[in-house]
Amino acid sequence: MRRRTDKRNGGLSRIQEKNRKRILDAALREFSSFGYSGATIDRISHAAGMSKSNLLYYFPSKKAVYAAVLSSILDAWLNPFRMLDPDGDPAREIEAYVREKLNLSAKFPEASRLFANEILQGAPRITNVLEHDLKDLVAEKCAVIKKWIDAGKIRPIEPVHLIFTIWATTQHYADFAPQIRAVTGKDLNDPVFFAETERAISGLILTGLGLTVPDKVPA
Amino acid sequence: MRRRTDKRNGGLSRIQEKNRKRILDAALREFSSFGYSGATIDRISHAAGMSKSNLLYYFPSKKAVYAAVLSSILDAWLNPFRMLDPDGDPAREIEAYVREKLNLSAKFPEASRLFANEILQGAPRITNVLEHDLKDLVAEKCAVIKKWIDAGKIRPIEPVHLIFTIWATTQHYADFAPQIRAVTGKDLNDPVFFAETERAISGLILTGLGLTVPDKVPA
Amino acid sequence: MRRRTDKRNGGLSRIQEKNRKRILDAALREFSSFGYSGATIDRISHAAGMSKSNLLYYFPSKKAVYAAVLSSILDAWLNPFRMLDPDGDPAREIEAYVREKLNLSAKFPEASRLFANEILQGAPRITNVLEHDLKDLVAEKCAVIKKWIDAGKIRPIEPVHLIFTIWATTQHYADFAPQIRAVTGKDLNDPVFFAETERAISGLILTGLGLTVPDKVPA
Amino acid sequence: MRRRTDKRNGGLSRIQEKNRKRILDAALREFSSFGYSGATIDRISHAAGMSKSNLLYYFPSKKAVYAAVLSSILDAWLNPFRMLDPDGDPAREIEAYVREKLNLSAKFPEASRLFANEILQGAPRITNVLEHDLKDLVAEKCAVIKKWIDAGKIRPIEPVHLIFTIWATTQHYADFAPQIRAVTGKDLNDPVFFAETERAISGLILTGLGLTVPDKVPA
DNA sequence: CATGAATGAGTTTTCATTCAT
DNA sequence: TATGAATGAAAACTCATTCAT
Repeated sequence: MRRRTDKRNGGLSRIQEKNRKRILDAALREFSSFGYSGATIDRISHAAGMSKSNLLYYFPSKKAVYAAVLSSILDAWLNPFRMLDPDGDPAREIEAYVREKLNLSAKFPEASRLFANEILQGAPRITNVLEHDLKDLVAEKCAVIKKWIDAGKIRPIEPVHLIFTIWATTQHYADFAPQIRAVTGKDLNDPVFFAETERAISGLILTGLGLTVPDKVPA
Repeated sequence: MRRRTDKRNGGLSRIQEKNRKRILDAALREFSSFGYSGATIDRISHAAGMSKSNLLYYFPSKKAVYAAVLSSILDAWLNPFRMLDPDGDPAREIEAYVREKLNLSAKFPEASRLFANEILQGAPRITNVLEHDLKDLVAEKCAVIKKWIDAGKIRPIEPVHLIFTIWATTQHYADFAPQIRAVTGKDLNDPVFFAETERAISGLILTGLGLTVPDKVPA
Repeated sequence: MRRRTDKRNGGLSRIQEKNRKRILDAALREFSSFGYSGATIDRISHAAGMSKSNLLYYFPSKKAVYAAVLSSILDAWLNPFRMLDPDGDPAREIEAYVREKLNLSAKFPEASRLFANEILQGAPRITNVLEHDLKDLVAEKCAVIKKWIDAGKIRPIEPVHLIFTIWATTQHYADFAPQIRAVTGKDLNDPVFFAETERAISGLILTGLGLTVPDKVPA
Repeated sequence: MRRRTDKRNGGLSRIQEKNRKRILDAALREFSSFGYSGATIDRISHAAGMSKSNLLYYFPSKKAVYAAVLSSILDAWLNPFRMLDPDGDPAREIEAYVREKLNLSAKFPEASRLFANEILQGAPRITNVLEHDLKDLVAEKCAVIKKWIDAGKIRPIEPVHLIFTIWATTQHYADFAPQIRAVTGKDLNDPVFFAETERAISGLILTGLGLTVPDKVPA
């Protein structure tokens, strides 16, 4: 008689863990490509290398898979925002944040698109998160920016809009990738294009805030 | 002498015209809310005040309705971009364009969302438009910006990214409205919020380009 | 005030007559090509050069159109059979009948196919005709053949089967035309193929009945 | 050691095999009765004793069911033709072939009707088979008949027409069964009628070829 | 753990037919 | 006569989910 699940790791055996991960990966691709309704658990399960039935052994329903994917990216999506250091140099802080966000767009465009999709459709499943966690976080960071403004470190601007602008511009390169590709023939995976994009956005924002763009620190 | 159908307006009788419009209106709302797959022609037809069969009398298929909606907004979506006047004053031109785009986001958020949705999903139906019409238009406007830069009128910046930045920021307020509402409690329909948003975006961009924000012209 | 219908010609005005004919022509082609269920009154009406609504002004329903087509060909289909002359020379009579049937197959293959279709599907609408008119006619002609046999003019054979054989072989060239075309590359519209076919069938049957094939009468 | 599915029989488990067979049986009856368009997968599934959804679990579409049925009968339909032995006695060979074909008409009238239906509608799905496999086979058998003719064993006749005649007459008793029943009150399932039919057809053809009908070999 | 089998609810689409003019 | 507009019923699928093993 063989024990059902290894109790290491939150009650999940190693194989279960691996399969959940596979499912979430496949689901992220599927949902971000087709939206919630357009996605099928059949395709997800195949992409994850298992049968539909088996997928439903791990998650009770399509909705549950979606919720799991969403929450699995949410943190990664909000986290870099927490890094904004009130005591840091505004220029470096903002530049770092833009770079980090752009980096996420380059590395995890599907996550960005999934997030965008969810909000486009009214954010039914994450209104909670947005109205509490995110709202608080934004309030906190707005205070930081306010402090910078009050200290005369940056040009006055309504803080939320600065934040929205950073989000909008950086995520745009992931969410509207097909359009960008159609127009420029390139995407963020191209290192040159990435650098050019980063420089343009950072330059515009920093200058817009009355800051000078810090010199590139050699790696 | 007997008149069968009024041949004004592309061979459509008045009732046909009205019904088509109703359908497109309802369809825009539906598709922008639920995405292509999530939308149902049943709901669209009800919202348009007619039977499903009758809707299918006007459009042969769901796909056809979607295509019609998409093309009906495409022009409105790309048009203001054409207004950028090479001979105008950069500050006024850019400010006007930002305001116009923001205005579209306020007035036709569904159109913005539908467009975003289409691109998020890979823009399968409009790659053509993007790769030709839009690409050419962007090239043309990039030349304008380049001229401004070369003439020393604005700070150097890679033109496409300036364009993308304007698109990203202005459309963000329509596409991510639920998030913005969750965080700020407001949306662009609030005139105060609209003005504040406009000022923030324009201010950031214009300053970022080394321009001074032009004084508000009293209406 | 204008009288509704000219009372000449069974209550049908000239234009009505023409339209009915057009409809029946188009319907024959449609039904014979697609079967009853596969046919659509939309296609029929277009082929007849009028609107669906107008077609339904002439015939109350699809079924009615079908019934009309069927009955319109039925006579033509059974008529030549009546010609078999009891007092004629068996060889000439049979040969003439085979030629006439083959001629019908060449000239009106759609009628043949429609008839075949109807019977393939159980002859629901013409069982009556078959069980009375046709049965009586067959009985009558069997008697003729029987007389020929009894008179020693032709080899003994069960008369119905001779009749069925003639029907089967001649109609086969219309009903299975695609197969015949696939195998031989030809059809009955080719005069050489027609002659060859006629000679083969007549030759086989007449010889089979112990008759000599009559010399071709020059036209 | 656990067995998932029996891999005998092309990877189909026993239950799958059984269900596929049931579906094909029911489908053959349905399609042969109503034609492709008239048939409904709903009726087929009920006749097969399962839900519509389950049928669609086995075959992806109505078309696929039809294609499967068609190909499942095609071989059975063409096969006996291959038996015609070039070295055999013409009279016995032809007589055997006629009997075999008539037998098929008696035993599998639905298959005959389905085949007829497909060809009546232009043979869209089997033109390939007809133009290659069948054409070659016919050419081959024509050569056999030609040899018999050249050897003076049978009366001269264009070989294809002899073949068509055999096909036409024998299949007629299945395809036009309702007509035959209406006229004679009998069908091929009646052994007496079968024998009488066979004798008539064979007699006519053999005599027509200048052969004498071989004595019946006592079983 | 894993899967094949089965199903019901929902969705698009087709089409004969009716209605109003 | 003729037609455009409208509809309901039926049909083919799709797909998440359940069942049994």
